[in-house]
Amino acid sequence: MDSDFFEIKIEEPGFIKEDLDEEQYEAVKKSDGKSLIIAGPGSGKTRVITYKIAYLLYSGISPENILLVTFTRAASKEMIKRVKNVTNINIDSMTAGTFHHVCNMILRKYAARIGYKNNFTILDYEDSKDLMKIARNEYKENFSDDRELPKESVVLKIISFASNSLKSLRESIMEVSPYLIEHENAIEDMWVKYNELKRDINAMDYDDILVNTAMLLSTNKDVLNNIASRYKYVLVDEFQDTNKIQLDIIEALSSVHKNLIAVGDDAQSIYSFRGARFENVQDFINDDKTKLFKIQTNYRSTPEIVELVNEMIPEKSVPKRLKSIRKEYMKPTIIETFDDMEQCDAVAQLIENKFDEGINADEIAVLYRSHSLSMTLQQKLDSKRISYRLLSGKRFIETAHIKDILAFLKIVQNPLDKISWMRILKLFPGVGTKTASNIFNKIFSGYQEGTALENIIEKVIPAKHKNIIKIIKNIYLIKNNNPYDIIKFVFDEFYAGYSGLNFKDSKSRNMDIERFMDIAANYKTLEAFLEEMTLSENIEIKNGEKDQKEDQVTLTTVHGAKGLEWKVVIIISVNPGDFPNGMALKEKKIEEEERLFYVAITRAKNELYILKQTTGAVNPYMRNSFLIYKKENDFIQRIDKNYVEILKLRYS
DNA sequence: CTCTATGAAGTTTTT
DNA sequence: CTTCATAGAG
Repeated sequence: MDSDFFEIKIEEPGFIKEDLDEEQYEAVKKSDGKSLIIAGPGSGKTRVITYKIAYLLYSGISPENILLVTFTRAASKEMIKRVKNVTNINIDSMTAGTFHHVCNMILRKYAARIGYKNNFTILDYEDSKDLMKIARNEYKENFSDDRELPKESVVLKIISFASNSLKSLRESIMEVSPYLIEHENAIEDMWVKYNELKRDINAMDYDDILVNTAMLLSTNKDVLNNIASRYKYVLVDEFQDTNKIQLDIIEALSSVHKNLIAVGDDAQSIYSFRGARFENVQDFINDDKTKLFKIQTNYRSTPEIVELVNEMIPEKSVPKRLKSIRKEYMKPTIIETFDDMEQCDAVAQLIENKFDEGINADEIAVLYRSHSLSMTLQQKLDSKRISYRLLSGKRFIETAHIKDILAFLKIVQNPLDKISWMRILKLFPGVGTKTASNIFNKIFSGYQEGTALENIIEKVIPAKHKNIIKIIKNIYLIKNNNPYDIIKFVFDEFYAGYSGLNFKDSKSRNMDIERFMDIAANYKTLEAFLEEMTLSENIEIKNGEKDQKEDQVTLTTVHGAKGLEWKVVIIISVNPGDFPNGMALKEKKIEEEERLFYVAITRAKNELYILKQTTGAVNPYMRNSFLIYKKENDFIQRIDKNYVEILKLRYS
């Protein structure tokens, strides 16, 4: 139904009604001011937002007066495409993207107001970890603290939670890792140091993008008014996953015209570790000014699946009961296997059976709680030559070789970017942490004095490192701001050789870089390219020349499956300790695991398979844990067996 | 100072 | 199966 739906072209606003059901129509037509649309899974949420935008356009609102905030870049692109399809109106002047895209856009313009230069670098998670490591070492040197200091990743997790939820450091420690409360002072010192380091090198991490935007808007009324008066309508998708600071930002951006329309499903809130609070939904409902709309018809799944879904609606969510409009098909199936190996056999077998039935690979997905649970399955599929695409795991731009190349671009954009300088310098033989740091310090002070970099390179890098001088000097001389040229130069003159010497799989890595070059060729400016690379998810890597995207089974974490759907969904390792995750159980966060399971089962259109093992958790860390035997931690035991078929598989 | 070998340890979800 | 820390050789 969904696919042909968007072929319909609206000629005038009154026509909309025939394309939407009663609930959807109400939501499109009557939402304004402060509105909340609670849209259950598969209820045509995308359709409602699409038609809402179309409706606004036909009501005379100009696209540039609309702000659309989505959870992923892909979602906003998809919606823009659909609006264009439906209306034939050019909406390029509409602002659309994730919170980070929108905030980045604002910050690039007003960076000076908060003491940044507008060519600031965006640090990804690994960069942040490197920087925090420096902060941690400095703390260690300055204080004689003989206790074991918390690891930088934990400190980052705590301060990230504090930034996103606007809670105090103490509260955040208690929430994230209570046993670290004795280190409160040390963590605070590291946080301060880390923030200083970021300022020094003109860099922001993912949290700063939000925190600094909120600060900019709250301390500069003229900026706030300037931006907020532009946006007559602010639409926010996946509202249940917004955190406190994001809520503050959208409230600020809609503060002039006061049209804030939020769409979401509190039962699908799965990002509490990032400070997301599904209570945002509840708070909205409790506000008398809010208009509330519920859409509960489910267009996606069969009645059998919807029945199970209704059983598994997380307790602490807004009460709702979904209705399926589809024909009956088959009950969800629980498959019990002995261990991980047998599970993989069963999944491979199942996928092959579906192929035989004529189902396309891109209509099949395997979902799991954590990436590591997919490792043995990947091997199995490789050996069976079943081709798959991975949505979980390391992102393309997080692989070492792509990060190396990116570092060269980043020092062109922001010559103060210490993290990238260190990374680049250490690639050259004979340069370790110490030498790299010495060189960077000289570059830093030289640049601060205002000298052009191409003129100081020779003075600050020891003459014996001829190659470094040549490469660096040249990338600063290219200076035409074209990312393709810089990558090509770095690759041809240096990295191809480096790759051959240092990577066993240099061939495939070089192919990645060539692909990266192709992507870069589509961007006119370095800034635009770097923004897209650091803020957008999932840059797809094509395997060589053959683009087999159409014929691939999808493997992803449940988080990665958010907003997606497939005819056949296979959820693996639903064992206490695996899914629900052991860490989450230890931290007593079972409710979020329930919501995750809810998200997982609602991805299926026709067929749903849930796999478990008699040996218990696959995750070795959870083996023999008492958690395994607790009924309330076992999702399968919770399921009323009337709603499912049970299949016990035994292989010899 | 850099680089390599060795052993140890820690495993969630991501813009 | 990784990454991470450390020791010792170059």
